[in-house]
Amino acid sequence: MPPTPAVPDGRRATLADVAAQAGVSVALVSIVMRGAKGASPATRERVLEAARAIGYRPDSRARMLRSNRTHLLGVQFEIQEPFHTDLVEHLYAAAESVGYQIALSAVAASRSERQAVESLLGDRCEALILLGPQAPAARLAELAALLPVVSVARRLRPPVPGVHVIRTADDEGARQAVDHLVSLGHRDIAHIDGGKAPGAADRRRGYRTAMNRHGLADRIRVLPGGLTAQDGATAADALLAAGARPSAVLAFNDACATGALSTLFRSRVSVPEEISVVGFDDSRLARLPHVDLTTMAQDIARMAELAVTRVTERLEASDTPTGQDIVAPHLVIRGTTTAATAG
Amino acid sequence: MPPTPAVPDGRRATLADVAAQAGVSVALVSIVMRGAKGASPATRERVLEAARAIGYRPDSRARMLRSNRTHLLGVQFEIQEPFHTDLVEHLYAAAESVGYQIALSAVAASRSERQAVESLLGDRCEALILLGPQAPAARLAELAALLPVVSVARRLRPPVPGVHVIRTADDEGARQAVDHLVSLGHRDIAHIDGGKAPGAADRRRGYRTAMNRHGLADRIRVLPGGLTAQDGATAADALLAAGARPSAVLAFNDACATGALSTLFRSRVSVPEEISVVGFDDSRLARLPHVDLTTMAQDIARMAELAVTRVTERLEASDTPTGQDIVAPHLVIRGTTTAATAG
DNA sequence: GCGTGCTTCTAGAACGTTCTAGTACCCGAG
DNA sequence: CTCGGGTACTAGAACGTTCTAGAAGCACGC
Repeated sequence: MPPTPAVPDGRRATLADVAAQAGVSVALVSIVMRGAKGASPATRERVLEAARAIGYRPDSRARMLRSNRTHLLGVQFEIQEPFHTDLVEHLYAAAESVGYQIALSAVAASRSERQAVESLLGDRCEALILLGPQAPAARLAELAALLPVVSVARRLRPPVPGVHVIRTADDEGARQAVDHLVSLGHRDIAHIDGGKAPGAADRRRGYRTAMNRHGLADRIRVLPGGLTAQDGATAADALLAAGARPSAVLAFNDACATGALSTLFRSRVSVPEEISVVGFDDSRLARLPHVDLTTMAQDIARMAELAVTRVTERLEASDTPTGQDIVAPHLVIRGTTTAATAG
Repeated sequence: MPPTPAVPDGRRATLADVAAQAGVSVALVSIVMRGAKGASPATRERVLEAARAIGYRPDSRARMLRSNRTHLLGVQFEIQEPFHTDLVEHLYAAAESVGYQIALSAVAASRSERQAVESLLGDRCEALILLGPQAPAARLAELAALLPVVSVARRLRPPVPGVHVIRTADDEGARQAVDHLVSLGHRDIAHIDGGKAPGAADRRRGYRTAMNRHGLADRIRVLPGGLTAQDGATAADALLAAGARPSAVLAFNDACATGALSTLFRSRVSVPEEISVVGFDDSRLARLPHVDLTTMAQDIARMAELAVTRVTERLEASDTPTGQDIVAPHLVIRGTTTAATAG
């Protein structure tokens, strides 16, 4: 059955059209559409039928314009960043469960953070959830003066008042990874770090702390790395060239780890038999069957849920203080780690 | 300097606030804000200054509500699909260049296509750009009755009236891939196919056609595959088990190709020395340094540009017929193909 | 007969913008 | 001095919704 193309002329159907069709007032149709109370079951049915007949669909702009609330949470994310797209997926679910909607605004090569945020503000989002924002603290403060802001996966030092931060316990994650390797009997554990990437300093510190705690201070070896596969590959080259090869490597993140893996494969060093490798993030990459990387998983679902909660509770009670939520990561054991060979 | 927190109470500043501040009428402020003509340079400056002072920001909802045009193109995409996110990136650029804006609506585990599209319709998008839509033809026809619709990367058979299709010449791509391998001296070229995935039939056909054309009809070997890395790995296992190993493999897509690669690595079959591998899509995966996959690139920028063009030209002149645009792919030679070893 | 209270419904004003149809003014031509 | 025609500006009505106030109807208790 064809979907009855709206009203006579090209316009989309409005409340008034439905009202005319059903022979009631506009206000009553509004009541029915919102599911508010104040309409008898009989008319309710009649109105709904009329709406269906002429293909009425509420206009969210008009709706938001009138009711001062938009119930819109603006999300800025990097469209090419798998970690961000994972988060977005969970944000949809989290927002829906508390009666809010998500407005997406991507950052891409052709679209700056500034543009992304401006567009969200123009849509009158009630709050901003920024994934890994690069904006300077001053800019964030400026935004925070306007509406509740939360920064996910980007630590702010010093904290910016009005901006709540949600991040993974990077140091704790690195410690867990080292603990895992040590429990497998490894002692020569190297770390390919993330340079100046967000979180890199914490992971480096976590690695050092754990090594010290296990009495392996003299085995600490930090190789300059980065957040791309290329960085990992280069670092692994350096590692092999150096001669004394460690029995395990903790990489800054999964991309870096896969880069290292590829170097090892090419050099016919078998993983995990000759060397164990641990990544960080539990990205899609790590889960690919031929990568099958042991890694520290960030609790993305939890982070998304926290982001929505923090922001909505500030909308409801505007005096809620901002702070920081640090989410614990957990180890996911896959195929790139195994017990150290004796000796 | 602090960003002067809007108007006395909590409200966001409106045209009326700016008007009051600058001592002019609301209509004039509107003129200045739109950059329309009808204001003297002097007042223009004064109004802009007032707007800046109280932190005015236009309300896009009200703006769209009043002017019948929204200049909004709704884009439905799979948030986890790298091919889609690549497209989105180019869509932003393409839309901007013709004065339209993009409204994103993601499909995810927790969000169905229906929800995604409903939200776009509620925002009163003027047209829909659907990336790889799964919706049945009837549903698409229903949407097409409402507004211009274009389906990217999803062939519709039979064509749905009102829905324009933009897709890659999959058969042509497979032929080019085979040509490349043949030109390198390969003759035993197998194809790991995509089963029932969109485009798979065309790529299979292109492979067969090319093999025939090169007089290699008796070397045709199609292995059941799929679109995941796992599918590729499994198919490669079968290939090796079968004994008579081909000298080259054309995989359905990059994910499938990397799956095959991993099996080959593990089985110590060196690529490309012993066997050449070609993927399809030129996804991010293919570009990773340790994958470095020769592949058929889809012309994403062109597809995005076409999507925007087709849809906007229908908005401007509603009688533009719908049809199909078939975009040529091109070969990207990387490290997984080389000349066949003699014999 | 008259208030009271409940349900069902409606008129009309908002929301922040753009657009239409003006008014007010100035300048030069007749 | 009036007319025409531009430029600078403004009042007020839209756009499609929600919300506030209140009206109409009805049953009930006195």
